[in-house]
Amino acid sequence: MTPGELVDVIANALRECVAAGTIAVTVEELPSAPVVERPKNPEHGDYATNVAMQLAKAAKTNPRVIAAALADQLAGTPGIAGVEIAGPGFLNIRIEASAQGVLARDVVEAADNYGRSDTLAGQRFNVEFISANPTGPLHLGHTRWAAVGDAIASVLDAAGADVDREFYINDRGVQMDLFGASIMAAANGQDVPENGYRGAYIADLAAEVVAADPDIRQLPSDEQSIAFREAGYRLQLKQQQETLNSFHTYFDSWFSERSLHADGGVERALEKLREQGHVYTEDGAVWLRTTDFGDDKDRVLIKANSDLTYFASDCAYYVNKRDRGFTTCLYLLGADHHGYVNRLKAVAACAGDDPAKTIEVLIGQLVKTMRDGKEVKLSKRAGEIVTLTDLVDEVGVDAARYTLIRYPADSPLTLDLGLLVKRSNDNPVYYVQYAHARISSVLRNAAELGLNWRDGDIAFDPALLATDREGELLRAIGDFPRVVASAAELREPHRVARYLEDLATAYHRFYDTCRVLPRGDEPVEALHVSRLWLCAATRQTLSNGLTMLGVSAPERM
RNA sequence: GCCCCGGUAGCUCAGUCGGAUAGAGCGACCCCCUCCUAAGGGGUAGGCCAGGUGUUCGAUUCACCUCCGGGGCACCA
Repeated sequence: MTPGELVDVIANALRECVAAGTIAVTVEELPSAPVVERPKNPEHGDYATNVAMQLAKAAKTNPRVIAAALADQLAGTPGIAGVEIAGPGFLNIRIEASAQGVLARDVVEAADNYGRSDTLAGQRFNVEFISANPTGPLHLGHTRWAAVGDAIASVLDAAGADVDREFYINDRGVQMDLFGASIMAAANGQDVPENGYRGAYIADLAAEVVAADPDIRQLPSDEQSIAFREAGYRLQLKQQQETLNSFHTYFDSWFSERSLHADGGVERALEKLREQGHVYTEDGAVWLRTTDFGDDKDRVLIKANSDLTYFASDCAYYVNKRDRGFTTCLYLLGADHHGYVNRLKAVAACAGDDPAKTIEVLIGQLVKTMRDGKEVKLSKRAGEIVTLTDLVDEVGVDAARYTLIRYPADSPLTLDLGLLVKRSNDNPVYYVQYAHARISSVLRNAAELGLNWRDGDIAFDPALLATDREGELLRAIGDFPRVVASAAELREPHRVARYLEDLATAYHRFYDTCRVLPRGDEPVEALHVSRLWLCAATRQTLSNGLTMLGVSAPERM
């Protein structure tokens, strides 16, 4: 019996208690999904529920009285071995080994689908993340979202949502012009322009552009700057794309800001906002009255000099996303953008949407990087950049991704690069991967012994998976769907990582005390076969979880 | 000044709607391989959950205040 099934069993039992009058509340006061948790203390049973305490107030009785009524109702339910009332009114429930053990077979048969659900079915998410300017390499600040954003998208997908990963290319505006001018200056051996870009990569880009087009330097200054900008843009964007590919982060679309301007998207969006009646002109500029919807101040769309603001692009981009049919636009932004939250929501409201439904902004706190106890500053100006590529070169994709994903994105994170490299073998990712490799090894050995656990003569018998360690492992496996669903709902993929660590621990503990394969001349028995099913189920769950995080599940280590 | 995030073991951090004795990894110390991967398992030490007030059967969790860190306030992009 899985926790999900147990929830249903308890919910039914509660309704029957109410019908029989043994619990004095109305059906409406019952929780639709009573909380079922796994107690830390094994003496408290396999599962526990606090529903009696929650109903005590409505029923105006002692929680233990309610717990007793529920316990009577649950006793005798197939699969339930025992029910005890404990403490202030907890109900501790024990599951029969056979009812718990069938999960091993269910998981193996579900295969890649184990853990998937339809809790978010019907929702279309646009998950936008990174969205760096194409004016430099991706650095560690982008890396956190490269890993976490991708994992959020995967987790949403596992929960049944329709998900697009999108990278918004800020390929328009002053920064792009500065970028072009900086490359041109480097190519011609001139000083870096004011506020321009420094760093070795600018010189590298300049050299590459000139190598591909030696005549570029003959162009008049204005044209040359644009030519360098466009050539540098193509190279830099390509490099970003390759970097992300190497980091196993793949986007469904690379959305160009320029395209919004080229195809009239900006005009259409402005028109839409006008129709909704939130646009006005003042001091020669055109404004959006975002203060109608909780923003601190109104925002300029078109400056007095008739230039469009970046904010105008933001509005057009939002309208464009909605036109493409996305029900929820997820923006994954850095902490330095938190001031945008209210104005983005105001944009949605100005466009006639309910921002509570269509916009969701997740703010990722900054990653502070240390090396040997000293802070490493990320400074494009100074040219000292810890790039995503550097990180991957140092610690590998799996370790880098996993390390970034296992912490919630909304808490500040300190990474010591030196430590990360030095202790790479102690990184939790290897602990989880090792469990997967270890199981793979056991299954390989079984195959070499000619032991056909899956459809051989000796049948799987769930009742044989009856030791404490086997029970722990089964319950850990059984938690996976709930963990994935809550990770999706809360947009917190770190829960999956932490869960995998717990699952790996449960497996290692099981392995330590439960012999799986027959040794020496021992005959193959149902216990061996049943434990192999349990191993296979564990491996499948580990693999599904790691895949969701974009981390590989190795057969050997 | 206003807004956002954080303060939990020596270090880095978990701990959805309030629950039983606050957890993990690393670091320290001690055990466990004639047998399926020891990148493993078991154990010891280490805590005023920043501080205060309130809400209640019960607060690390919720509310308010204070202190300490990080980030943000543009007709910049």
